[in-house]
Amino acid sequence: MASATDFERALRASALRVTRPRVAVLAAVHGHPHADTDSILGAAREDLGTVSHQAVYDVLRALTTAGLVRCIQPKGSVARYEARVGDNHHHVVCRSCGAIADVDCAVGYAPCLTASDGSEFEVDEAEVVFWGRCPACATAVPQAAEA
Amino acid sequence: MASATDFERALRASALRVTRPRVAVLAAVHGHPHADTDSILGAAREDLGTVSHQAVYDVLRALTTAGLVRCIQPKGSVARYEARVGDNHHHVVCRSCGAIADVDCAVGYAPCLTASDGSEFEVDEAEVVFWGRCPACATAVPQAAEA
DNA sequence: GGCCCGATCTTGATTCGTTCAAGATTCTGC
DNA sequence: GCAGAATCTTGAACGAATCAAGATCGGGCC
Repeated sequence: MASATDFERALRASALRVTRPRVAVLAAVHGHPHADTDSILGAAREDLGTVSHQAVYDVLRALTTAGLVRCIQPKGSVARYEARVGDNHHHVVCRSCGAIADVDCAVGYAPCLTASDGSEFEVDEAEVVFWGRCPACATAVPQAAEA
Repeated sequence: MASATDFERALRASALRVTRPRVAVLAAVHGHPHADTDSILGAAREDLGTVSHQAVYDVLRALTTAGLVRCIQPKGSVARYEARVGDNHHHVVCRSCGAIADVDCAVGYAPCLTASDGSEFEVDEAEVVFWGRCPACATAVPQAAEA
């Protein structure tokens, strides 16, 4: 896990001011992959004692814009953030418990990025979400995913 | 566009009761691809005169569960529904205006469905969202997507 | 080191999408 | 036509996220 100094450097590299809340939020995202805003808020508060949720939202937006963190939100879930950026990885979401895990693209390159349809969209990013069941839930409910 | 009779048949085939609101919602989803709940509510009201939003939510959930419609919600957007189910198609979302278009999978089969990572998830569906700009926005803002 | 400007944080309220609850209505099978 | 149960209506509530105004702090400059 990167140190506070690394986070400061990352912030400066993105032309962002270095403040206690920002470092704390950045550290929280690094320490809690796929955490929702509430968890991040909690983690940041453990660091600082007090942070307003508004600050966290603002910081997360700033970091997202700067490309330091990535925002994901599978349906049925609130916004979640992760620190892995720059690589082309995707996510598996468990239908049962909502757990999220990273998946490196199986084929080794951006899948289907060549959206060869007739819609003429300028595609610059492909986001893939896999749906299934995590090992724990698959074990707990062997066959029927429904209850 | 399918007729009300077709919708009734589809409902019965899914062991769902045939009611005015259900047919209207189903027709609305067919007629307005990628519409949000509010649009669907409006479309249903044009058909029926009055429907409660609660009924629409309930119908949409029932239809989603039955597999008659599909729910998508790209980040930054509210829940949207579409009637194309069963085929393995994906979506392009415009970063500027939020427009959504269908994309048939370029490679012809479920992309990366073989998530070959070590997480042992049982993957059964891959959902792909492409991000980019629609033709209109690409023309309006040739280079900078940001303002 | 001290000052100024502006970005950033705090507090508080507000909006919006969605869900919950209770009762009335409607549909299906008989 | 009747009974039972699913479905719809009304109205309220909840939570995530956003907006607004003012105080505070960081960074650059003297």
